[in-house]
Amino acid sequence: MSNIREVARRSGVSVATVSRTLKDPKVVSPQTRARVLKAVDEVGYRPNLLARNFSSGKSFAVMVLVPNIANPFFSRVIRGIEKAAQDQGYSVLLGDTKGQPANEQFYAGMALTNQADGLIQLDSSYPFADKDATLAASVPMVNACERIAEDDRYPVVELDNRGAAQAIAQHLMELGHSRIGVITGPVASPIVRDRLAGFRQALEKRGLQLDSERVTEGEFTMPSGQRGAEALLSAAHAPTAIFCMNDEMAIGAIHQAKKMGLTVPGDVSIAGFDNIEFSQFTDPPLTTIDQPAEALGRYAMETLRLMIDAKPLKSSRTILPFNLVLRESTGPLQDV
Amino acid sequence: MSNIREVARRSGVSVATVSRTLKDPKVVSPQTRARVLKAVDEVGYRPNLLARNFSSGKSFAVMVLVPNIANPFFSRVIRGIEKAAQDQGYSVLLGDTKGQPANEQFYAGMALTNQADGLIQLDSSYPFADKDATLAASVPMVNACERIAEDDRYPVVELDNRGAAQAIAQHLMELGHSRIGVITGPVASPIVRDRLAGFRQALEKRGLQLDSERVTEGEFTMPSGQRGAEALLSAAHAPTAIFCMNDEMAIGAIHQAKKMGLTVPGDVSIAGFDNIEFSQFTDPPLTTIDQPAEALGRYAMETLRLMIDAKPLKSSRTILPFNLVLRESTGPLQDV
DNA sequence: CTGAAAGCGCTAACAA
DNA sequence: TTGTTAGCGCTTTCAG
Repeated sequence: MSNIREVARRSGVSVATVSRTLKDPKVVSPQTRARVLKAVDEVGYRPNLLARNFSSGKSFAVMVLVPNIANPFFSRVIRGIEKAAQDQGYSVLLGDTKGQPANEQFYAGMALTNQADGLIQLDSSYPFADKDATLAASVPMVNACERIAEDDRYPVVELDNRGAAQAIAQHLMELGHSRIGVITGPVASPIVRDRLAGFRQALEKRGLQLDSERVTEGEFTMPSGQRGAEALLSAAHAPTAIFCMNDEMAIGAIHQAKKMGLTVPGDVSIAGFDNIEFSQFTDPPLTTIDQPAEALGRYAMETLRLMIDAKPLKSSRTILPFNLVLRESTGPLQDV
Repeated sequence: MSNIREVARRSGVSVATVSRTLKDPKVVSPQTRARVLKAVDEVGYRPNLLARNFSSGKSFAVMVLVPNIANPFFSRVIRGIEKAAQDQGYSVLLGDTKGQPANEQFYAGMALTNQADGLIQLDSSYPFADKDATLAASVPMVNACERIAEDDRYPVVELDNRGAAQAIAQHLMELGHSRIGVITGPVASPIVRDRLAGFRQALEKRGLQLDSERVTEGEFTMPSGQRGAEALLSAAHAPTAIFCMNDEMAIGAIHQAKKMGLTVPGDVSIAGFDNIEFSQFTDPPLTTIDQPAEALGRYAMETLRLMIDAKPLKSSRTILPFNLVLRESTGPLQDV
C-alpha cells in the first residue's frame, strides 16, 4: 500500500503539496499538479481515508438504527439515507436493533467512540444507555419516521400520521362503515398514538365512537396482524372494516379473515399503512397510505448533516405528506 | 471530548499505562488499574476508535454489497452478517448497489481507501472498476449467495442451488406435472444457471424435456414474475406448473394467474425460492425452498474475517443445505 | 505556489 | 509493572 510520502518522493515535491493536489488542485501550479498526478497514477496511490478521517477528527460515517431491517418500508428509508449520504461523502453504518435496548445501546455507543459522526434513529426509544446520557448529549441525532417518546431535544422527520389516519377513517366511513376496528402498533410509540388519535378524531367528527374493544395492539408484524384480526373478527358485533397501522399487519389480517371464511372486502374491509411493494400483490390489493419513504430518509440525512456541521436547522420538525392509495381491499358496507 | 492524555494526567500515570489498562487490564497492577479506571470514569473517557483503528491500520469495518436491500431475503442475510460482525468487533457498512456497476465500484472502492477491511459481495458481478483491479487483488472479499461469474479467486458461501432446483422439480413431477415452466432470474447469474441445470437434469432423469419456450427470464422482482407468468400462461399448451426462482417472482406469478382467471394450484401450481416471510401469507401460501439466510451471512462474515486476518480457509467453498417447504401453492395435476 | 513541521489519539517496542 | 518515545498517514499552519 503506497502512501503520500512515496508519491511525494516520486514527484519530487513535499507531502503537503501532494495533499493539496488531491484535496484542492487549483492551489498548486499546473506543472506541479501534473507531476503529482502522474506519480499518483504510477504507484496507484489511494489516500488512506482512515488517516484523513482521524486527522480531521471525523469518521464521515453515520449510524442508522433500524428496528427491523426485514421490513421493506425501512429498506426504502435506508435507500434514501444512503443516497443522500453518498452525495455528501458519508458512509452508512447499519445497526439492526430488533427493537432491543441492548442493541441500540451498542450501536449508538459507536458514536461515542468516534466511529460515527451522528445517528439516525428509526425507532421511538432513546438509544443511549443511561450512563452515557451526558456524553451522548453532544452526539448529533435525528429521529426519522418515529419520535423519541417524551424527548423533544432531537429533530424529527416524519409523516403527517394524524392526517393519514384521518384520511383512512374518512375513506372507510364514506364506504358506509361504522363498526370499525384498529390493529395498532406498539402503543408505546408516539406515532401509533398519533395515528390512533387522528383516526378517533375523524370518527368522532362524524358522530361515531371508536369502541375500545375494537382496538387491539399489534407489533407491526404479519403474525401479530393475524392474531389481531382473529381477536377482532371473532367477537360479537365484529367490525366490518379494520385499519391496520402497517401493511404487514394488514397482510396478516387479510390472511386471517380468509381463513375464517370471510371475504375481503365483502365481509370485511382491510386497510394498511406504508404502501410497501407487496401491498400491490396481495389478494385483494391493499388500500393503504403511501409514505414517501426515500424522502424521509433523505431529509433525515440532510438534517443530520447540518447538525454534524453545527449549522442551524430551518426547523426541528419536518412533516412530509402522505397519499391515500385506494385499492380493492376496502369496499362498501354490505347489507346483511 | 476527553483523550487518553487527560486520563493519564488525572491518574498520574503514562498514556501507555492507560492504554494497557483498557486493552489488557491484567498486565497492570490492581492499584494502578483502579486509579486509571476511576479517572476514566470521572472524565467520561471513551477511547477514540478512529485513532485506534488508524494506528492499527485497519478500519474494523466490512462493506456489504447488496443488489437490492428491499428484498427480504437479503435482509435476513444481512442480519446474519451483522450478528457475526458484532461478535468479532466489526461494524457493517451498507452498500445498496441496485445491481449497478457504478454503485458497486463506488462502494467496493472504499476498501481501497482503508474505509473497509473487506467486502461481502451478494451479487454475481466483479465489483471493482477495471482500473482498480490490480490494487483490488489484495482486498479480502467473499461471495455469498451468489458467485462472481467466471472468477474463482474468491471464496463462496452458497446454497446447494442445483439440489434445491432438483427437489422442486421432483416435487412437481410427483404431483403429475409434465408441462412445467420456469421463470428464472437474470441468466448472467451463475446460481440461476445452477438452478436451471439442476431443474433440467431432474426432469430429464424422468424422461421429460424442459421446453425452452417454457423458460422465461425474470429479474427477481414481483412485476417481472407477473410478466413471466403472463407470457407462459397465455401460450398454447401453457404449463400446469411454474417454478419461479425467487418468492417475489412467485408472488407476481400467482397474482397474474388469478388475474387471468386461473386458480392456484387448481389450474397452475406455482413454486418459489427463498422462503421469505411473506411466502407464508400469500393466497395460497407458497411452496418454496427455505434458504438458511442468516447462516449464509454468518459464514460469509466468518470467512471474510479469516481472510482479513490472513488465516487459512478450510475450504474456498461452503455449501449450505436447503429445505423444501411444502405449502398450498402446488397441487396435483388436474384432469382436463 | 511550495516546504517544513507540528499534531490528531492511540499503540507498541524498548528501556528501566 | 510502568514510562518514554517513535510512529501510523494525513492535514494544516506558518514561513518563505
